[in-house]
Amino acid sequence: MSKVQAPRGMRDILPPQTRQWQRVIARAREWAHRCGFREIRTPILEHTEVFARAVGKGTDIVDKEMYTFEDRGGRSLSLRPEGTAGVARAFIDHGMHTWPQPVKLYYVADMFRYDRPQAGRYRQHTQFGAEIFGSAQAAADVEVLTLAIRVIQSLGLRDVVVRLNSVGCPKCRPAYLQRFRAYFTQHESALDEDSRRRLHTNPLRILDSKVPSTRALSADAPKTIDALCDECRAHFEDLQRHFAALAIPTAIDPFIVRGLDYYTRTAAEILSGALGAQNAMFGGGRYDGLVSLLGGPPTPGVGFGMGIDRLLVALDENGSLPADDLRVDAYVAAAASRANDALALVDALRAEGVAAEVDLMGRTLSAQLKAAGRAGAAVAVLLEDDATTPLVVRDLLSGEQTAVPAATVVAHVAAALAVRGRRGAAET
RNA sequence: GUGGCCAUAGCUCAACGGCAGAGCACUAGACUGUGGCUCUAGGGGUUGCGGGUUCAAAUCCCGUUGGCCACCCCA
Repeated sequence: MSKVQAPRGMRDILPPQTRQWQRVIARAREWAHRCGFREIRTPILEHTEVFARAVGKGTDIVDKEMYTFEDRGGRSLSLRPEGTAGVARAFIDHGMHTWPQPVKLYYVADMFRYDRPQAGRYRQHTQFGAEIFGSAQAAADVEVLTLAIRVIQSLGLRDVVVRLNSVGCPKCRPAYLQRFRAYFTQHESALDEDSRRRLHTNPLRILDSKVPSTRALSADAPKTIDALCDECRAHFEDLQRHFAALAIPTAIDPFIVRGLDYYTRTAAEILSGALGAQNAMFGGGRYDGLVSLLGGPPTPGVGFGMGIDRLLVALDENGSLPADDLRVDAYVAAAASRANDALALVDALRAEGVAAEVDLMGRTLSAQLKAAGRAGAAVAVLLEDDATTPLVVRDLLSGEQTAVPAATVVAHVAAALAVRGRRGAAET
């Protein structure tokens, strides 16, 4: 690497794309606030132990994808590979079980995984996520998942279908796993190599293998939803009824399993055809065992994580990304001798909410006008050498010009923009 | 971590063993009283990096870094 460049799998996001990021994140925040979620910000680093326990040793995330290092005090720290573990740690750390329940939190945060980069997969990526702690009701699952769905829909992806599964709980899962293992052990010779390994390390994941022969075997394998205990079954049925009441389209997909050990009962995801093989735009579910696993009081929880990078790809594919709406309203073009007046006028215009620009390149008046046109300004204000002459306000669309006394030029420009329905840069 | 394809100007690409180019973008000028359109000119490159083969390498070979795609895994 002899040229300066971003680290592998990490990238710069430049204007105008940053504008799209702002919009998506603003929409996510808006919906989160409307749904009663409040923002939590947690450190970008946690003690490695937090992830090792919460995410689970034996998962790829912990075993080979974490950015882990030792700090100067000899502590092992890791960049967060996902959001829920840190939020759960904060929940315990700050005694949130004494807060009015349930506790509803959201975050927009960068995650880090030492993966091989691929389309829609980066070593640093941004997730919007939300969690509800303290409620075991299916209504809580629906509440948090609906937030994700409404955000996606409101951005223009209308045809999303929530894929749902239930992976059971510590009560019903052991017996199920036994049958599951027995089935695949019986067919072990027909499994692909990766799936044979999983049979011993993380058997449920066999179900989402992409190897055709394994998929065929999986089709006849025992499913978690057929092996739920009464409580889990009731929870899953409530979940579906609630979604139906909200008119949110769902599809049961018994092949959705979670790579993370703390998930119980509900597993949900939304896929997008625009994303190639990395097609999960959103993943979520219930993790009733997580808080106690981390040493806190037994507390049910449910949440999701949504990949903003992937969401933007899907929106782009869908033609749902509007053009950059940040533009210049007014351009102050001035003769060199009027630099002070030009700066003061621009400042005054901006104070009135007008997006105003002024030459910073020492250009001639003609070149300044050219810059104004290129910037898409609606009006230009011209300051000529003689400070005693009125200013000229030029409408750059019609070419119409008006001589205006310096004292009233701000009001004049504001009025001209109002007529055009253009006033000020976007607020968010 | 495994495999395939790829890397030339800021961007999109051409040149495919024989003088590194075009379009767009950028800068300046001309023409408009003072911008858009048009025209002219200019700045820009150790062809990702390192090595090798050759009289000669952007071009062929090896390595390396990065990107894309698939697997693994996941958002």
